[in-house]
Amino acid sequence: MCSFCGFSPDQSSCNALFCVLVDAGACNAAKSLLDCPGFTPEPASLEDYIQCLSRAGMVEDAVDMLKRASFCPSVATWNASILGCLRAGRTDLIWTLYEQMTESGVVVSINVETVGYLIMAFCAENKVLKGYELLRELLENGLHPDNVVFNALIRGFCKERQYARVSEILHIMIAKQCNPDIFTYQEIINGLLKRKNSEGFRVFNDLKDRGYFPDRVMYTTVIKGLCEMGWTGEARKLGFEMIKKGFQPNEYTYNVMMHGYFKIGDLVAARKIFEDMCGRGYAGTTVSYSTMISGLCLHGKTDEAQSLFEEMFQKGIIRDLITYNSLINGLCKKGELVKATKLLNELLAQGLEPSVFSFNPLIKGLCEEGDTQGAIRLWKDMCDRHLEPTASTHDYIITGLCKEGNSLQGMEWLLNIPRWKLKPHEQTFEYLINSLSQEDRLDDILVVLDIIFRIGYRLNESTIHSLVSKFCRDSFHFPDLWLEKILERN
DNA sequence: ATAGGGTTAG
Repeated sequence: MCSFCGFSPDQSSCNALFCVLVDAGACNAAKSLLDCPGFTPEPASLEDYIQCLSRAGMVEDAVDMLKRASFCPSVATWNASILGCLRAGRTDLIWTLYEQMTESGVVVSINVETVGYLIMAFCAENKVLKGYELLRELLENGLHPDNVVFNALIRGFCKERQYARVSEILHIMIAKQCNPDIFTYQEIINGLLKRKNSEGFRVFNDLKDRGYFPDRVMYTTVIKGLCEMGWTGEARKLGFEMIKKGFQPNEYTYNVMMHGYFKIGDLVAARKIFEDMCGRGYAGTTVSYSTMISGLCLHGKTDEAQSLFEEMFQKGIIRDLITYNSLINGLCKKGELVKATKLLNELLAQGLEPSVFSFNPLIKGLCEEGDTQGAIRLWKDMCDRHLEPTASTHDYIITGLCKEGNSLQGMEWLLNIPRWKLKPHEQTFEYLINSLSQEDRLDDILVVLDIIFRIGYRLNESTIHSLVSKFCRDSFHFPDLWLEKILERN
């Protein structure tokens, strides 16, 4: 008997039902029908089923079906599965699929769609160069992929700041008559502006001169980039231009501008935008409030930020992790650690999952206040939640320990940072060396110096002077090799 | 497919 339909249907009814379910995109129902004893769907409907699974994001099931397939799947089915994996971010599965596909006798290299997906998979794994090599192979075979694939490569090369490659791809696109579209330009402008490269703005203006019409998203993107580069004036002009072209700024645009004004410290203008947003009904969102709160905190207006935080509660606007983190950070900067701790507890009580940014400001504050042991307790709490401390977290604690005369513990902390993890700040080492030196821990200094050299840091001149004189005064054997290293590096 | 808020230390 079938657990799905409750009776034992014959093979052909099962098949008909299976087809209907697959057509309707009801993957789960179709899946349970497969458990029907003795039911073997026809290859054609199985292929449809695999494609259906892939589209629905059930990629593991799709890959599993392909693995067990007793028939030879069509290229369309392979492609659908690969695309599904790409969308689900499971590039790992793509490589197994690719292998199987080759084994089953498909000549992948001449299949533009498949190769395109593989290129995008490489890009998603930050192996853009490998994707580029595949592109070259395609071109050698007289083929070229879709714009989407070119755009992915451009995005990848922008990320790697390989701008020569970016322009090379643009030229290939034009040569192959795949005219760069609005998305292509968006990748370039985004890719450049995100990296604070003014070239992005030039490309944008060039694009307008050539008759492309930027849309609202594009305007917002460029305005954001300009704000990040500190070109708030240009950003404002662009805002007006956008309105003149008939695009009303929406909550994204407003938010980006607000952020920009906070960045240059123009609180009046930022508040004005917030009011304008209110007037248009855009301001009542978690994001707009968070922007206000973080911006106000950035300029020490913690009280105003706190009242906005309260206002959110009264208006029933959800306060999310970023809202909490913004205010926690602001309060800590002002030394209001008790309030900040209360907020952290509130965040946890709300069932929100904290992030490193929830803990870091508090750890920093506690260390500065002289309660490094309290900071270490928080650090442990953070690690118990499987949050990875940042390099600066270590900096706060090591410096804090040194300040409290615990330079030995500071050194132990340093030694406990796993090798492969982020390295502490150069200044932290300086601090540690000076503290150890004050406590006459010459052996320990040698240990720390060894780490400094291995990382490739250099020491401050005054630190070197005091170290050398200290070692000489105490007629301590200072290894010649290290003396050489110090001198050679400074 | 496309856009927004939390990161150091100066």
